[in-house]
Amino acid sequence: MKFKDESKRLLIIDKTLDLVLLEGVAGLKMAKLAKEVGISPSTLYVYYKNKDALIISIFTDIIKEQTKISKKQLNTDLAYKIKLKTIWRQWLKFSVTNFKEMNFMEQVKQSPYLEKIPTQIITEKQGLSDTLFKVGKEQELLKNIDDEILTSIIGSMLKVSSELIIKNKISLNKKDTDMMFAFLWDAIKN
Amino acid sequence: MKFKDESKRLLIIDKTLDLVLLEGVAGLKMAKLAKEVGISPSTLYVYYKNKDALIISIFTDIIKEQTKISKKQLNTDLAYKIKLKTIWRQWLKFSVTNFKEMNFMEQVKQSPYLEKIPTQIITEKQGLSDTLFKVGKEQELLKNIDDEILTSIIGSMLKVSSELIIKNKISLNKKDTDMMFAFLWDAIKN
Amino acid sequence: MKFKDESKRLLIIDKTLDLVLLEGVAGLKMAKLAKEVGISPSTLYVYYKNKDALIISIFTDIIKEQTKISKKQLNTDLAYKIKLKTIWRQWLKFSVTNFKEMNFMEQVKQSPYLEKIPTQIITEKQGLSDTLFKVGKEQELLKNIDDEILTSIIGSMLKVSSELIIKNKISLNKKDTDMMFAFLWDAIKN
Amino acid sequence: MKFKDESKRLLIIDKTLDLVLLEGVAGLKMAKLAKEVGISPSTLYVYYKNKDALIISIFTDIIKEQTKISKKQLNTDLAYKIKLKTIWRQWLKFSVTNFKEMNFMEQVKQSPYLEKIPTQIITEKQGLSDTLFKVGKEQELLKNIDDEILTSIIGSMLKVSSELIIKNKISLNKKDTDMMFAFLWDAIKN
DNA sequence: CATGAATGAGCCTTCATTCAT
DNA sequence: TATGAATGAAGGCTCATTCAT
Repeated sequence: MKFKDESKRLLIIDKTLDLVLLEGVAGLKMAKLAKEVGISPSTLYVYYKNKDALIISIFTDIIKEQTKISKKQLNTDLAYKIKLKTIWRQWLKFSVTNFKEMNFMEQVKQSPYLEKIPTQIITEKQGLSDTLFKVGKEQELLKNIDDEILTSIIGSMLKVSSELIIKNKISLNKKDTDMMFAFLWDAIKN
Repeated sequence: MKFKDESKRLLIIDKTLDLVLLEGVAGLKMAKLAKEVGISPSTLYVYYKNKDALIISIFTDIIKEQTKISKKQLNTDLAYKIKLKTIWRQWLKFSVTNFKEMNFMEQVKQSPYLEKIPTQIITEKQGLSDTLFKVGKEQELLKNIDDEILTSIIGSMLKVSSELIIKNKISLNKKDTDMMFAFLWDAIKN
Repeated sequence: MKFKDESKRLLIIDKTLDLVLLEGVAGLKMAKLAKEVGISPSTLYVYYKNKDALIISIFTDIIKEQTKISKKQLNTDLAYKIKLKTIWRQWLKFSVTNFKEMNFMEQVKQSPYLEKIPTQIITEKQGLSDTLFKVGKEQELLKNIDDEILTSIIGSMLKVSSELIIKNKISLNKKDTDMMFAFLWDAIKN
Repeated sequence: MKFKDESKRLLIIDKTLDLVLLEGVAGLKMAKLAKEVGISPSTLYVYYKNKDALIISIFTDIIKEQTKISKKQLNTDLAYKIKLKTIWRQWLKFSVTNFKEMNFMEQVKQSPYLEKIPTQIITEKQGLSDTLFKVGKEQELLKNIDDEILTSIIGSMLKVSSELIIKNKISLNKKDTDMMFAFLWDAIKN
C-alpha cells in the first residue's frame, strides 16, 4: 500500500498526534485534521478508509516502532541494575521525545477505539520484558512477584516520570532520571 | 404538587458513572443516559442545566466526597509508617469501592471538560497531603524531594494498585495491599 | 370568568407587555413570563388556556380599551381643524402613554398570531373615524380621497410621532405635538 | 470536483424572503427552508455558518443593494421638487418591486437579530439623504426641521404608500404615486 | 387556585462520509 | 490522486403544556 506521496501520509500522522494532544481523541475532527494538513477532507479518505482506520493504523504504527526500539535495547551485556537503568533511561527518553505519540496511545487505549484494534497488536509488546524480569528474579535482585505487577509498576513509574519532565518539574538530565530510577529500583529490588 | 425525587438525581449520577465507564465521557449521550435512568431526555434538563453542568456537578460532588473522607483520615495519631499505611489502605479501598467514580474523574480530567471546571475545585484536594509529607520529611522518614513528585508517585501507585485489584490480579486483602504499600514505601522512604 | 385574584391577571398582562417590548412576541416565553409575574408556569394556565389565548386575550383587551376612548373623544363640538387637533393630541398622548400596549399590538399584527384573532375584533375600531372623515370632506376641508388612505396616513403619522417622542427626539408638549399635527394637516387638508 | 452553484445561494435567499414573508423571521425554520430550496438542511450550513449568519448576510446584502441604487439616483440635476418626486418614485417602485426584501428588513429590524448586525451596516444608508435635505432647506423649500424627523416622515410615507399599493388600494401608476407624493410634499414643504 | 415535576415535539447544528468530476 | 459539494444520521437543547397533588 505505497502511496506516491508518502510524505503526505506522515504529515497526516503528525497532525493527528498534534490534534489529539490538544483536543483528545474524542475531539479529533476529520475536517479540522484535513485543514491542518492542508488538504481536503475527502483526500484523507484516499489515505485511510475511514476515521477508525486512521486511528487504528497510527496506533499500530507507533506500537511497531516501540517494539523495534525495545528489541534493540535488550541486546546489551551489562550488570543487571546498570542494564535496567540504561533501558530505563532509553524508555524515558523515548517517552519524552515522543510524548505526542505516547499521549495518543494512552488516549486510544481508554477510548472505544481500543475494541476495534486487534488484541494481538496490543499485547505484542508485552513479551519483551519477560526475559529481563526472569533474569532479575533468578539473580534474586528483584522481588519475586508476578511479572504483570512488575510491568504495571514500571509502566506507571515511567508515565509519572515523563509527565513530570513534560511539566518541567524535573528534567531529562542524568541527575533527575537517576533519581526517578532510584524510586523505581527501591520499589522493586529485593 | 409532586415532589422532586432526590433519589432520581442520585440515579442520574449513578447511571452517568456507569455509562462513562462503558463508553467514556466523550461517548456520554444525554438521550441514552435518560433512557438508562428511565426518564425523558428533557427531564435531565430539569436536574442539570446542560451536559456540561451535569458533568461538572458530578465531578465536583466526587471531589467534595473525597476531600471529606481524606480529612477524616488525617486525624489519627500513629507511628508515621503505620499511619501512612492506614491512609493508603483507606485510599485504596475507596478507589476500588468507588472505581466508577475514579474512572469518571480521570476521564474528565483529560477531557475538554476540565477547562470548564473552576480550578479552585480541582486544586482543593491537593493541599491535604501537605502536612503528611512535611511530617514525614521532618522525621527523616521520607526522601527529601518535592511534594509534587511525591504526590505524583503516590497517586500513580494508588492507580496501579487499584487497577490490579479491579483486574483481579491482586485483591483487597491485607496481604496484597501490604505488598503494594511495600512497593510504595520502599520507593519513597529515606 | 371572574377570578378571585383579578390583580394577578393584570400583572400577567403588564409583564407580558414588558417582555414583548424587550424581546418581541416571538421571544415571549411562558416560563420567563411566569417568573416575571412571580408565579409558577402552570399557574399561567389557570388564567389562560394556552399561549395563544393569552396573546389573543390581551390583544382584544387593548382594542376594546382603545375603542372606548376613541368613542368618548368624538362627542365634542368644535371647529373641524381644532377638533381634529384635539383628537390627534389625545391619540398621541394615548400612544405615548401606552406605548407598551401599542408595541404589543403592532408586533402581534405582523406575527402569525394575527390569523388566530377573529377578524371582527381587528376591524372593529376602523369604523370610528368614518364620520370624522365624512364631515371633513363634506366641509371641503379634507382632500377628497378614500377613507382607507386617510386612515393609513393618519395612523402612520401617529406612529412616527409617538416613535419620535419615545426616542426623545421631540416631546409631548404643545409646541412639538402641534408641529407634528401641522405635518399631518398639511398633508391631508384640501 | 463539483462547482458550487451560485444560483443555489440566490435560491436560498429567495426562499428565505418568501418564508419570512409568510411566517415571520421568528417563524423561519432551517429545515423548512432547506425543503423549500430542495436541499438537505445540512447543505444550508455549507452556504451559511448558521441561522444568524444567514439572516445577517441577507440583511447586509439588501442594504448594500439599496445603498447602491440610492446613490445612483442622487446624481441627477433637476428642479428640487421634481428631483425629489423622481427619487420618491424610484424608492416607491423599489419598495413595491422588492416588497419581500422590504418586509424582511423590517422584520429583522424589530427582531433580536438586529443586535447581532454591525451597527455600521445599519447606519450606512442614513447619510444619503443628508445633502438632499440640506439643499431643500437652503432653498427654503423644505420646513426647517431636524433631518431625523424628515427622514422618519418620508420613510413612514414611503411605507404607507407601498403598503397601499401592495394591498391594491392604489397602484404604481403616475396618478397614484403623484397623489401620494403630494401628501408628502404638502407635509414637508415650507 | 396553585404548583413542582415531567415530557413530547421540534429545532439547530455537527460531522463523518460519499459522490461526481 | 485530489477535491468541492452535498448529505444522513445523530446529538444537544428549548419550550409549551400536562398531570398529580
